[in-house]
Amino acid sequence: MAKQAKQEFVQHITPREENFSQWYTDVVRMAELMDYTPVRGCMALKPYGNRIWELIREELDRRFRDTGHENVSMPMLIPESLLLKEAEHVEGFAPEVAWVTQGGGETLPERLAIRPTSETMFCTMFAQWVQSWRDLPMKYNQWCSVMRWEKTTRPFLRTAEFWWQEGHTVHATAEEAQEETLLMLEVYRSFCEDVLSIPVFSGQKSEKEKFAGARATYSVEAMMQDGKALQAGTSHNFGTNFSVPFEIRYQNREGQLEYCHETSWGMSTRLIGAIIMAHGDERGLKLPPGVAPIQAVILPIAAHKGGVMEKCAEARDRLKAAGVRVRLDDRDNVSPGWKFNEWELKGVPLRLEIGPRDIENGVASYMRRDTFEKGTLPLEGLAEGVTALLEDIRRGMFRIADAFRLSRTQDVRTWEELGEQVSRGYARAMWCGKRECEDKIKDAFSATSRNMPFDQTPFADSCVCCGEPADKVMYFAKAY
RNA sequence: CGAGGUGUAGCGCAGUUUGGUAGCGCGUUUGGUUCGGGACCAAAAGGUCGCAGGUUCAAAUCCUGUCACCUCGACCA
Repeated sequence: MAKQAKQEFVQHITPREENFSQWYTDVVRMAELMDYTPVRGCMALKPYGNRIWELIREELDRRFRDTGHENVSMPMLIPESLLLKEAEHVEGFAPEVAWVTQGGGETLPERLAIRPTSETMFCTMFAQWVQSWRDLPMKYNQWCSVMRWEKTTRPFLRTAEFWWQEGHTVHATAEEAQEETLLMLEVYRSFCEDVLSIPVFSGQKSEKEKFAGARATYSVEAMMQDGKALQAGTSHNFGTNFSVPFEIRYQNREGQLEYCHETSWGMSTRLIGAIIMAHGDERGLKLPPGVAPIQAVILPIAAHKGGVMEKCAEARDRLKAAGVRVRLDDRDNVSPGWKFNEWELKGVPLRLEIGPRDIENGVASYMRRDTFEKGTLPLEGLAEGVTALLEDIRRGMFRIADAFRLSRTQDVRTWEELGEQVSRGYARAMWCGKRECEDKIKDAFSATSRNMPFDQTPFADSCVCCGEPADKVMYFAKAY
């Protein structure tokens, strides 16, 4: 009776099927990933959410270095004149730029944009830094925050300020730039699938959906548990679109001046939103081990009894030594049951319990967050057992997400099928390539073209929208 | 940007219709008993009711404005 009464005061997460958006908001707040601030649309990352972002950064940064990139840091303010240099680019970003007009009490002679993205700043510097073919390729990246004055915002998915990385590279040839564009797309795909356990569709964006100023844009598109698409990362080939107005030229081996070919690519804190919506469940967050701030939590049971805390500390030290991110929850003011729920809400992949019974048997009890499966691991060799389980969880989470994605993806051949399919997931359709058809599909179903897979083998010969000859395979979906 | 909703203690809420300067639960602090799925007892601390005006002897409560957040939709690199 007392227990039941108690339950009523415990906050619960809105069920996913009842209201997915509310569920998302509940998880974000209850897992203590972020908090709202006095600045409209701008969030504060709390330690737990920030740690996830740090881990994402560490892993991506390693991959960027492995593919030959170096980090730089650019100013956060961009003079208006620079922003105006590439016509399509300004047009795309102008409506959502925040401006600085005063400094030191004086009105500035030229207003400064708070960067919505740094192409124009990078290009300006590249024009200075690139002289000869020997300087190329120049492959840089920066970690920073950017600002876009969005009308409506949602934690992690769309915020006025967000944290990201933007890679910017300069190449001598068009071929090399294209190679780089696809290489980074592949880095993104692999990161999503192998580290975050989120399967993605990677492919090329339509003209309508490509980046403002790009010659071609590629993306990795993830599927959320409500069937909607979330663009997880983009990679752009600019060709010479920016190098011409910014005069980024190099002297080739023959001594002639040539325009450079550029790329840019980015991933943001939006990935945290993707993790939540791709993996989360009725108990809250479910973190892939690769970016979990705590991969295994150790809970002492009957901590006051002899030997329990000692065994727990010993287990913690062993796991730590083996490189596992481990936390010993030695709080004595909350019960084990409370801790179970709290760590599940926070998405810790593996829970270990050590109590008198376990010590007697020389084991630790465990429960995996992904499947709720319980079992025991011998205390001798605990690190090996935990490492193996974490790896299995990583793979298991991918398999579950992948099965879901495939169950919600279908080829469609008719207008009706298209409308039906985008209400539950991704529709793979033949498309003629005309923008009017994209517009019409958006008007009718509020679905947009996501991307064109690299396998363009046609499975029908007419456009799903207009019925005219079509040779493009395109994924359509409702998107965040 | 449109429709609807919310804003009162760290969190979740009641109080607003019928104005009279706040109340409940959780949490927190201290002491004790507990500890294998959200423990219990006792004592204590903690808010001027999103913000700004107005009406009134008196405003959480009525009026006006404004800000923020949530849901649905529109828009959108």
